[in-house]
Amino acid sequence: MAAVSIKDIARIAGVSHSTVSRALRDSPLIPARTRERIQLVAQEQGYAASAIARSLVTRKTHAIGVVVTSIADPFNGEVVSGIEETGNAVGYSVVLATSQADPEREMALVRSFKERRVDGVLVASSRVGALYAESLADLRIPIVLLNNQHPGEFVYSITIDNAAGAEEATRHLVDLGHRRIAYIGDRLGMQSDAERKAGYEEALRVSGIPFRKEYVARGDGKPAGAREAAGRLLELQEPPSAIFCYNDMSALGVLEAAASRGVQVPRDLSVCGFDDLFFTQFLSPPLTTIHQPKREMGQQAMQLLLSILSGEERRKGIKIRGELIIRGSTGRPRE
Amino acid sequence: MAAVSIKDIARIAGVSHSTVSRALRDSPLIPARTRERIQLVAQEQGYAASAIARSLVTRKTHAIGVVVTSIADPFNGEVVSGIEETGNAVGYSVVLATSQADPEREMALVRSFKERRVDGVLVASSRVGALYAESLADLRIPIVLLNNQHPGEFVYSITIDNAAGAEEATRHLVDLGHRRIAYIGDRLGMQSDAERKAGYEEALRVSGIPFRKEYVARGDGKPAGAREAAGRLLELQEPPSAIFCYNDMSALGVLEAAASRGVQVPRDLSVCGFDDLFFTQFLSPPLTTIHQPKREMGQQAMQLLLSILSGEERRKGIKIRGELIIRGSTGRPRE
DNA sequence: CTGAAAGCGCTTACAG
DNA sequence: CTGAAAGCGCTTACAG
Repeated sequence: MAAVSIKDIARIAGVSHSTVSRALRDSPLIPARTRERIQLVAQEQGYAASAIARSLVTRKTHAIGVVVTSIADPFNGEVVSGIEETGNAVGYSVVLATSQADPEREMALVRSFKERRVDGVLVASSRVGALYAESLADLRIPIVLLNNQHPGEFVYSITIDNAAGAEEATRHLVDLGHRRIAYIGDRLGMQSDAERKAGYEEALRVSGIPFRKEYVARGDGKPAGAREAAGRLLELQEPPSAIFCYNDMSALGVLEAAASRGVQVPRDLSVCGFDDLFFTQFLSPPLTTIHQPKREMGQQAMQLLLSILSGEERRKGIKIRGELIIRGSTGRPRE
Repeated sequence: MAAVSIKDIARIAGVSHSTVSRALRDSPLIPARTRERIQLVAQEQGYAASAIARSLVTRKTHAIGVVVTSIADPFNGEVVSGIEETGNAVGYSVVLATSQADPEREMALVRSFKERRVDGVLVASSRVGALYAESLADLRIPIVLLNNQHPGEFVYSITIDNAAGAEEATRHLVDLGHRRIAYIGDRLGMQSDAERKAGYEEALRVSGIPFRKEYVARGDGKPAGAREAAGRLLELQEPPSAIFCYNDMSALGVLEAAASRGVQVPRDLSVCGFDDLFFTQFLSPPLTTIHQPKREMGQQAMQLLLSILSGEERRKGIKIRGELIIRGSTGRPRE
């Protein structure tokens, strides 16, 4: 049993399928009486217009392709939440795909999006997002990058201000009286990591605190890598009294490393994160961090994309300012 | 500039568009030489077949509609992760929609899914999921429910065994020596809540511990509601020495309530959750809870849906057994 | 106001 | 092996 089509309605209502199409779309050409009669028939028949057929002629799918590395990541969950919400409000559907940060898979996704003829693409936290733009150019599918590594010049993007956030976090530690401040970064090659590290260094410089190479350690953006890195830092002759972490996930690892060594936070060690994942307020002590307005960034990214689709070009790059949230994991140094 | 179509390729390759279509689909009718030549032209022209046009004739979209209450919820994030992953592996796309637990919105989503002619629908944690089935029946769109309230008999579903999990959690508290064990539930009317409460009561009964009405409190499945509920419990003449919570989010609220009163966990109060959200291992103390294999449940739900689509009917209802994860938030009672 | 016709980009039985 | 034709379910200029 196939779905009821415009032709079925036409037959039952005793008009042509053109008239049905117009009536269902509230065309001003059709008088109210006829329109209502046809709509009633459609409803009785449980008619649901085929978006497929419509898309074929209108060349619009009202679908947006969204790529994230992983949707299990709480950061991305909130971002996608904002995206979906503002898209849904204006009749756009979200086709969600996860890249696992695998470039090969990312390219397969772009292909799939092209075949599905999505109206636009949104890519979050990708390392190669800018390449998407190129690949989508021939179909004129616009793309918006969110917190992308290497946004590229000619691409629409919205990004957290990594340097400013990192500088504010580090200055907070300096203001508390810390002089031995370490930074635990992400894996090599991430632009966001380079920018946060730069912000950290800038804060030290402004404060007249000499930069010490041994206070910069590399993690992996997750608890495990940061735990090890923190372990090495805490074993230093002169261990840091505060650690600024690339992100909250890393801070989790630092907290673990401290706990396993009997190092008390914040008494013996201040810890600051970045992102403000929702659960960080429930840690003990609650985590001081830089708040990223994740849902709002998702909303803005979608709005930017929608405005591109509706023809009103807008600012190419939007930079969002994070906000320092001071909680219990940072305090004055002991000595 | 429209996308290049099968006709463009045909013209360039000097064959009919039928032949192009066959060559591109690797039809055995086309000899290898011709096929390769045509595929080369297609590649040169950056051809990307229109899934829209194909869907119109094949009546398959290879798209699955997925409904969750919120994708910002870490539980749903993991579930959707499993869904997307196994769907993607076999060429299915996920159209994600969030219902905000709003029945009106849910109905709009079903309509949208019907119009998009998705091949199947997956609904997580809905209160009205079973109604979807009815609405989708006329288009023969199969539906799988995941952890649904009131699955209904004739619907495919996969569900955590709420009663068994709750019973195991409660028995764990009993085994530690607790006799005054409270339960903080979800809002009224949730079947999962009723089942977990039943499991809690069953464990008490088996252990010969009298059920005390004042030890059952109502939360809202989130920290705030459970915090208040826990506050009331702790103010009782004879406060409980252990609290089993409807879920981890509720446990968060209990932990807050305890901390704000100087009640130490687990020394003064044991706390047990349900779900095993990933961050619960990082709390201090880490949370004892019932592990739900969220990603795997998502995978299984998608597999179930795929097997329905491929015609091999399967078990209607799959029940998953949770696993007790003992961590630091539960211990022996003091006295 | 209304209908017949063309066309969106494919797939696929049918004929050769 | 290959092409012409029909058709999937719509929208929309065109003619009346």
